[in-house]
Amino acid sequence: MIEKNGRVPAGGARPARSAASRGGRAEVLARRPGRSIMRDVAELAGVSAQTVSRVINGHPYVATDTRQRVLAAMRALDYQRNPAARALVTRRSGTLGIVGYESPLYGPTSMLYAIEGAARAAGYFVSVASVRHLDRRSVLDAVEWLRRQSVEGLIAIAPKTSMASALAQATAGLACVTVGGGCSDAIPSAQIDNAGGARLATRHLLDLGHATVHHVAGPSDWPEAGERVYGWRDALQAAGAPTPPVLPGDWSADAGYEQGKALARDRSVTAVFCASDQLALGVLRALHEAGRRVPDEVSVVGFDGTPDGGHYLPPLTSVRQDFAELGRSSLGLLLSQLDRVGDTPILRRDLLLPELVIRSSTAPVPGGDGPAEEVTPASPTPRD
Amino acid sequence: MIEKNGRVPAGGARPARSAASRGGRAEVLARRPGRSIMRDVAELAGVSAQTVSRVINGHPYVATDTRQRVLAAMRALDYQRNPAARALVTRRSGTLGIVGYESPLYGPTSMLYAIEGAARAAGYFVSVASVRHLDRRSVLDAVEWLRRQSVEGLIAIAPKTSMASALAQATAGLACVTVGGGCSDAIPSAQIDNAGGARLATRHLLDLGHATVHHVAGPSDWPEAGERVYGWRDALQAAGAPTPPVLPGDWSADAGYEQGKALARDRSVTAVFCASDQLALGVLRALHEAGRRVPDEVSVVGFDGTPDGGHYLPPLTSVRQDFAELGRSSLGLLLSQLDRVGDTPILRRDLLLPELVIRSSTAPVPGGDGPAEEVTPASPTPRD
DNA sequence: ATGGACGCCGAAAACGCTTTCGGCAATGCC
DNA sequence: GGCATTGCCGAAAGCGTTTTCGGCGTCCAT
Repeated sequence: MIEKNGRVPAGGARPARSAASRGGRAEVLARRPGRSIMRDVAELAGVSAQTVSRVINGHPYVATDTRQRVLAAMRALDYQRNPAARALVTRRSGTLGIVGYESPLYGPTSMLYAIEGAARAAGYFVSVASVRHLDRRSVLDAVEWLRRQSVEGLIAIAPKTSMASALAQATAGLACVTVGGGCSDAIPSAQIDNAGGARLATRHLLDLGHATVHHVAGPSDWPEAGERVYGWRDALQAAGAPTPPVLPGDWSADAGYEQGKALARDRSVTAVFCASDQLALGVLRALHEAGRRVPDEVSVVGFDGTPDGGHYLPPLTSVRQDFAELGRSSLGLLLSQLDRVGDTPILRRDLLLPELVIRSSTAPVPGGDGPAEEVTPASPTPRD
Repeated sequence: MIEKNGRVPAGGARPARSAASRGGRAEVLARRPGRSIMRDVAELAGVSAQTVSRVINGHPYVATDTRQRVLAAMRALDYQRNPAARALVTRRSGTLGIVGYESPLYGPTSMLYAIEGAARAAGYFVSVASVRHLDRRSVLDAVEWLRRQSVEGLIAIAPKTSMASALAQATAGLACVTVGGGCSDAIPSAQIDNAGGARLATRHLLDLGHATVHHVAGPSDWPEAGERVYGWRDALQAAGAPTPPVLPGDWSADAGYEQGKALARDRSVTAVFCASDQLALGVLRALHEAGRRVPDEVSVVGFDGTPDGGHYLPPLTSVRQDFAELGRSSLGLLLSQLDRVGDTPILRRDLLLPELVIRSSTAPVPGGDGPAEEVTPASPTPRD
C-alpha cells in the first residue's frame, strides 16, 4: 500500500503531511485547518497535482470527465490557489502598483477606483502607495516600496513636472505610465486634451462677447496646469484678444479665493477661466463678497466638471473630464506595455476629449458688447 | 571541486543555476538578468544563504563583521528579497486589504490614504478592491478577490447597515475592521462620535435661539446617518424642542438641493442641520434660489468639515471629523486584531470626537427670539 | 503489423526563501 | 580535566505551485 513517492495513502481524514518524508520529522508548521492545497484536491479527485494545475490554468489535454471531477473536488474542499507559490514559480506577482497623490481632489480619487476596477477585470491586483508631498524623496520611497512588493508595473497619478526624472529613475526596468499629466517624454501617459479644454472654455467666453478672459491657473509645476494656460492663451490670440497676466495658484478653493479678491477689485474683468472647479469656487466667493454679480457682471468657468459644481452659486459652467475613462485608459496603456516585455516601450499618449458643460455662471457681456472694441469678440475665429 | 550539494563553484560570473542537478537539465527559466538572489549575496559575502537570511531578519547570533560583509554584498548586488518566496514559507503575505466604496466623497478618500500611510509604517502592503455599488454581491466579490490575494486582514470603508451580514460572512476567519460606520456588532469599527457631533450642531443652532432644527439626513441604511439622526433628535428632545420629520437623502448635493427646495417653501424653518457638507451645499443653493437669505433668515450647518465648505456662500458652519485620524485608528484596530491571531477578537470601538467649526452660515434667529415660545431655546440643557 | 501523431496524464525538478537541526569553537563552571 | 553553556554558522527540508519531460494508450495512415 505504499505509493511510489513514499506517502501513505489517506487512511484517515488527512495524514500528517511530510511525516513520511526523509527523516520522519514531525510536521514543521501546523497547517491552517481551513486551507486545502492542490494535493488535497488531487487526492480527492483521484488524479495528480499537476492535472489539477492544468484544470485551473485552462490547459488543453484534460479529459472532460477528469476536469469535472477536479472541479467538483475543488468546490468540495473550497480550494483556493496559493498566490505566493504561484508567483514564486511564474515570477509574476499579478500585482500592479499605483502611486497616488494624497489629496482629497475629486479627480485622482475617481481615477484610482476606475483603475482598480479595470485592473481587476484584467486579473490584476492593485496595490497603492501614497505620497503626501510631491517631492523627489517621497516618490522614490513610494516606488521603492511598490518594487519591494514586486509589482509588474505601475501607474503614477498626478505627477508634477519636476518629478519626471525621479520617476524615470525609480521605475527603471519597470513598466510605468503616468496619468493626468505627462511629466516626461520617457514615460507614456494618459491624459485629457487640457489645451483643447482650455480653448473650449475660453472661446465660449469670447463668444459671449467678453473682450478678454482672465485665467486663474493651477500650480505652475504641473504639466496639466501649463497646458491649460497654453490653450487659454492660444484661444485668446486666435481671437485677437489681449492676454492678461496669468494668476497662479494651487488647485484649491483657498487659492481661488485669494486670486478672486484681486480680480474683484479690477472692474475691467468680466470673464474668468479657472483651472479647476475648486479654484472657481473660491473665485465665486470672492466675487460675491465684493458685490460683483455672477454671471451678470462677471462670468466664471471652471475645469473638471465635478458634481458639486452644479450646485455652486451660481451653478458652474465647467470643462468636464471623464476621470473614470482616464483611469481605464491609463490601465490600458500599462497593460499594453506589459504585453511587450523586453521590447522598447511604445510611447503612446492617450488624449481624451473634454466637454464643456454650460450652466449658469456664464452670460453675455454686460453692456451688450464688450468694453473693448478694437476686435469683434462676438465672432471668434474657430480655426481648427 | 564539486561541492557536497552538487553545485559547481562559481567558475565564471554566474554558472547556469541547477545545471548540475540531477538530470543535467538545462535551466528552465532564464533568470531576469538584473535580479540577484540570496545565494548570490551569500557567495559574494562568503557565507551561507541562511546567514544572509539571519542578517535580513535581524536575528541574533551573527558576528558583527559577518553582518557587515553581508550588508555590503547586498548593497553591491542591489539585492531585494523575493516576497513571494518569503510569503510561501512564512505563510504571511504582509498585505492588508481595503474594500473601498467607489465614490468621490471627501471622507473615504482621505481615510484610504491615511490607512495606507500607517500600514506602510507598520510594514504592510495595502491592496484595494473597490465596490461600485454597496450591494451584497459586490461586497462578497471584493472580499473574495482580496482573499485570493491572501491578505492578512482587511478594512471596509463605509459599509451600509445591510452589508453587515455579507461582510461578516465574507470575512469569516479573516481579521476585519470597519471604519466610519459600525455595521455590525460582530466586527470592530473605528468611527467618530456621530451622535455627539449631531448634538453639537443641533445645540449650536438651538443656542442661537432657533425654535427647532430641521434635519436633512444621509441614506437611511447607513449607520452613520442613523446615528446623526439620533443625536439630532436627542438634542432636540433634551431642549424640549419639537422634532420635525427627518428628510432623507443620499450624501450628495443633488439630494440636498431637492430637500432644500421643500425646506425653502416652508417659512417656519429657520435652522437646518445637514448630514454632510455636500447636502448642505445643495440646501444652500435651494435656499438662495428661493430668495431665502442665509444666515439672516435660515441657518445651515453641515457635517464633515471639508475644506471646500469654507468657501461656500456663505462659508459653512460644519462638524469637522478628522478622517486621517480615523483611518489611522482603524488600522490600529486591525493590527491589534492581527496580533492576537487565534484568540477571540477584541470587539473594540474607537470613538473619535468631532469638532464644531463655526463659520458664517449660522446666526441668531431673525426676530430676536424664536417663533415658538413654549420653550426657552436660548438656554438649552447641557445634560451630559 | 507498424510507425507516427495525438490525447491524456504523472514524476520530478525547480522557484527563493525560512526554519529546524546539528556542528564546532570558545568559554564558564564544578 | 570533563561537561554544560553560549555564540556563531551551515546543511537540508520544505512551503505549494508550475514546467518540463516522458510514458502510455488509441487511432489513422501506411
